[in-house]
This record gives sequence, C-alpha cells and structure tokens, in this order.
Amino acid sequence: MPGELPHPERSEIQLTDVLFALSDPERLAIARQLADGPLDMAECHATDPNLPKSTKSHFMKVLREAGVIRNEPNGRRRMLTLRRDDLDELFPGLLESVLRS
Amino acid sequence: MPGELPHPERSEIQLTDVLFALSDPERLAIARQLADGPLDMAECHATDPNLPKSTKSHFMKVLREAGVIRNEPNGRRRMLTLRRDDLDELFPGLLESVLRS
DNA sequence: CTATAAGTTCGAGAATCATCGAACTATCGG
DNA sequence: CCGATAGTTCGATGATTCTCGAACTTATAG
Repeated sequence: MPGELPHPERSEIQLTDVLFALSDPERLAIARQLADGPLDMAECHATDPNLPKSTKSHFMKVLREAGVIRNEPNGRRRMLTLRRDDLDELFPGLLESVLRS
Repeated sequence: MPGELPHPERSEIQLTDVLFALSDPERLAIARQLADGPLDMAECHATDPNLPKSTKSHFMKVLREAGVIRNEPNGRRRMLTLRRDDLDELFPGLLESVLRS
C-alpha cells in the first residue's frame, strides 16, 4: 500500500474538523480504542467486525486528515496512534472529555 | 411564530450529536456568543451579519435538536441559552474546552 | 384591528458525505 | 518469483446536509 500518507501539521489542525471527525459513532469508537495506546489497524475493529475494508479505510482517512490520528506504515500493516500530544496542546481537556464521556 | 419548540431531554442528548452541531464554524460561533449568558436571537449574529434568516433559523435548529441550546419564546422574540448545566453534567469539561479553544 | 417585526417551516437545488466493490500497491513468507 | 495479506484509491450510487426564497405564525405597537 502507499507508504507515507499526508498528515496535517499541528498548527494546521482545526477544532471544527476534529469535532466533525469525532461526531460519528464509528469514528468515535475507533478513537476510543486508541486511547490506551497505538494499535495495528487489523486489531482495530470499530463497532462492526465485518465492515468492508474500504469503508474502514475511509474512516481512518477522515480521522487522519482532521489530525485526530496518525496512520503510519509498519511492515505490511498500519500503525494507528491518537495524536494526543498535539490535541492536548491545541485543545486542552477536549480529548479527555470526549473519550471519557 | 410557533411557540414552544421541541427540545431533547437531558437523558436524550447524544455526544455525537453535540460534536456534530459544534463542528461547523458558524454554529460554533453562536455557541461561543452564548457562553456569557442568554441572548435574544436578534442580538446573536453568527459571523455573517446579513445571513438570511431562514439559514440562521436552521443553525439554531441543529444546535437545539442536538441539545446544545435552548430556544424559547420571549415576547415577540426568541431567547437563546446554552444548556451548560445539562452538557456539563453529561460530558464534564467538554463545553469549557470547546468554547475556550 | 391592522401592520410590522421576528422567526419558523416548507420546498427545491446544490453541495457534501457515506458506503462499498473493484482495481491497485506494497510487504512478507516460502 | 509467487502468492497471500493488509491496506489505499477510484468510481458510482445513495443519503444527509446546506442554503435560501417564499409563505406562514405570533406578539406587540399604534
């Protein structure tokens, strides 16, 4: 698969984009699964276990382009991480509140 | 204009709906204007001052149906209030973080 | 009572977003 | 090199959402 995907810089992350990305139950569930640490994409099941992979990939794209997660090549898989540092710096308390609620 | 509009009960408010409602710059701006206290709708200008009133009314509807604001008749005007109590109880820290960022 | 001010609702068209199959890409095991 | 695995990208279709004018509603001013 294509190696490095584009990620916004910290300074480019927009609050409204982050809120939008998290405003979908499936995408929110993904973010919550990443709260405890990075996961390989294959281990990250959203809510529906047999979701088509193109749909799952699209969820990841929305989260990535909003600046919520990083999606980096890791061998023949993909490593997903929450951009907690960046989000905490930009929007203090937001992530904690959203993931906890 | 129609008197009482429907508002969700506190128990019916969904986090994803709140995030969606606030994920638009115009609607977020409205919520921020209400942070300091209730306003008559006529005093609440979103960002564009000569926005068609049907569009403005639609913004209010999205915010109201998500449980972010109350919209109550007040003479021949409308009084808008942030549902801070409800949101703070349901999603502690969320509103503060979003309005401050 | 009538006119006006302040909003809501309805309807239509445009724009955006979601979903998923199919084709493509890259990596690893044998 | 070959096949399988894990994912991305593309394209089409359908579903939501946005935007705004026009018609409607209601309370007050006169």
